[in-house]
Amino acid sequence: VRFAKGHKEETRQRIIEVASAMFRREGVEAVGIAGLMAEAGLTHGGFYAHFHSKEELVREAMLSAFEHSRLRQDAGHTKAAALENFVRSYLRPAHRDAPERGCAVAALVGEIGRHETATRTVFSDKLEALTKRIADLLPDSVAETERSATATAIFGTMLGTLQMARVVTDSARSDAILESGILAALHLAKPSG
Amino acid sequence: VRFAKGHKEETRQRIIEVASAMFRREGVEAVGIAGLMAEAGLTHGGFYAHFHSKEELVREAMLSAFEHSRLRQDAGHTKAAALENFVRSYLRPAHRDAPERGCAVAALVGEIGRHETATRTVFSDKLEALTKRIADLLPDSVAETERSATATAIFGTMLGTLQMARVVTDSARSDAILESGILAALHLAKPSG
DNA sequence: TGTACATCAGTGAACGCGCGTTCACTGATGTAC
DNA sequence: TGTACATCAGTGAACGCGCGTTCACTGATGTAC
Repeated sequence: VRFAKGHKEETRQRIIEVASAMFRREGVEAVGIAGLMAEAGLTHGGFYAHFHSKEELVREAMLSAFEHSRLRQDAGHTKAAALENFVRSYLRPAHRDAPERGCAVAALVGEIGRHETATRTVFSDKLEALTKRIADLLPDSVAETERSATATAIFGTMLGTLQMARVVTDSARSDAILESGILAALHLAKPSG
Repeated sequence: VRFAKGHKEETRQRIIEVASAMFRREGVEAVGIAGLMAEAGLTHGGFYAHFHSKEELVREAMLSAFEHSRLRQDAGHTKAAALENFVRSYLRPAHRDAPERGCAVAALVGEIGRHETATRTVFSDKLEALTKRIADLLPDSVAETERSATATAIFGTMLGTLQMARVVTDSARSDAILESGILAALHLAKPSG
């Protein structure tokens, strides 16, 4: 065998990670197989030895992006601190400015709705897992029946805010948008909402 | 002259309206000039007698979509009622299911960030006008210094919520997402946020 | 130890196709004589 | 009134290009003898 054991799997992972970044930065449709493989240091012909189709790579890339997400439940001493850290981290200018390393939902939610059902389902499941994690960080005083809806609304606020901040051309205004999103998300997390 | 006076302008408007719907439904990148012109009952060659480029049409289509927006300030007897009507109307299942006649921001925010600055500026300006209109519907008791930020956060919540509802594959869950967004947006509109 | 061969990750030419854009042309009409 | 011509919105072939995908091939290595 020409290559070391595990070499092919390594290459596959490298393609997935390159794709994951490129998709988030440029959008799935704008990324071609040839450019993608070149970025991974390969030629386009070898692509189909790793994946059945571009669509399969899209799913793998999304799974990878979610796995490497910086959202960790232990990022704070208390649940309240962890939630606040998450919200502030999500709505940082650094996250706005680096979509290729950021939230896949924010980067791709618009076009994923037009992809195959299998792809939408992967995305859908990850979105649900994300809101569940947010729900777990809500104060104990938030009623059981409201936790899921509150977490969904909080993530919706973060998502919409980040996207507005990314599209706006004036940077001071963009920063202000992020700030207003932080306040709103934290406000929604308080009980008796 | 072969055609009636004003005929060309009529054709131009027809192309813009067809494009405005197609862009919102399929995304700008996925819509080709040929398909677009066919939808307008024409052949692709005539396109450049009306527009300098596809990008120019994108801007015209966005302006048109914003102009035909259903958001009217008079849609309620009081400001509170008008705001609630707007939020509920925006987060209706019917709006989720008909992006081609819906909010251009929700449909295109993801890809517009990757377009020319001129296009982003048109989009940016319209987004600002939209939040200003929301700010005007906030209760008088909301402090002057907070009105803009609050309106931005409310629209962010609506935007993110609608996009989540559009991508989720389970329809009951999608409906629940819309509901949670309505409650959250209205909650944010209350003073002392 | 030295040679012949099997392996297989990766290569690059080629496929049909649709893209945005250009341009010489069409043909129904209004106008000029 | 009848004919020749100018107008110009719309047509459709063609441009170079990149897309996703296929496939015969390469060539460095491990194994068999």
